[in-house]
Amino acid sequence: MYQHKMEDDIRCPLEYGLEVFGGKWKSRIICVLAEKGILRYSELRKEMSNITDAVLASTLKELIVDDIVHRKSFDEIPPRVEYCLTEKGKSVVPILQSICRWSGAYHKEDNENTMLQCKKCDYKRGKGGNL
Amino acid sequence: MYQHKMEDDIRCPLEYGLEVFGGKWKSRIICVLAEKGILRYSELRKEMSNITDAVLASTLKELIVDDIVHRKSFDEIPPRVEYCLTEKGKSVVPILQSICRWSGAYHKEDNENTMLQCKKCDYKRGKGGNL
DNA sequence: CAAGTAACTATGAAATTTATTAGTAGCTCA
DNA sequence: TGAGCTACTAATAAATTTCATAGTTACTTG
Repeated sequence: MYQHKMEDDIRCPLEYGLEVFGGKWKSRIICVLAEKGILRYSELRKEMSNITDAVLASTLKELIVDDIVHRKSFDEIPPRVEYCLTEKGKSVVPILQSICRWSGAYHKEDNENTMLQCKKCDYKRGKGGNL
Repeated sequence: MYQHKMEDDIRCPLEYGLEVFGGKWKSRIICVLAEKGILRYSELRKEMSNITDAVLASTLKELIVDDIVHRKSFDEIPPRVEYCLTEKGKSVVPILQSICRWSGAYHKEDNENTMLQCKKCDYKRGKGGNL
């Protein structure tokens, strides 16, 4: 996924954006943190059914590198680490909401009856979804 | 990529949106058609440096299935096929623009000097880019 | 009559993304 | 004593996406 190599930075901003919050789990993590505020690692995982540790941890790393998510670790045992959105992270939420509105409108038309519930989050059509 | 199977339609709208215009070439095709209006297959390919026929043709198919792009073929020889955005396709342009604006702002901060030119399109920082 | 054209398709390989499984430290509770 | 907890990492495998190469049809132009 996105890494800060020189070569990769010579790109148009549209692609940068899609890389930062595209990808299978990134937008979902941003949604959950936008809704809940601060979450520990294990709480975050509980919110994301079907994600494994390897994937969650590496996705979080990417979001941290891109300054979307902030990580705060406490010096306790058992370990405690909290995640929340950065200001930059919060600023993508309106974009995600506009994508939701857009596709809500069009997808509904295409498939009135089938799009009732999401497997990955608790979105229900007409209920405002996860944002 | 996205296909209209029942299973895939039970998803949250955010993912539907990201699938429709995410992906390596989709947003680029939408941008070009938004700017130029109607283009023949070969003209479209000329605009997208480094894409191959296999990828362009299959990406176009996906965009057509999702009703983002309209295909009109003329009964001539040599063949003539024209592509343009549908109304639904035009309606994603503002979203792509908002992504551009967002990442233009943030990416600039991160990498003031490196993000000058895109390899895939003619975006130049500060010049309004490809949208 | 050979070469070129437009808009593709088919096939297989390479690259990338995502998933699976197992394991880590250092404590606490039964 | 040992099982459980937290927040991960490592190694590998599977799945998906993207790419490269070559070929197709039915004409037209040199």
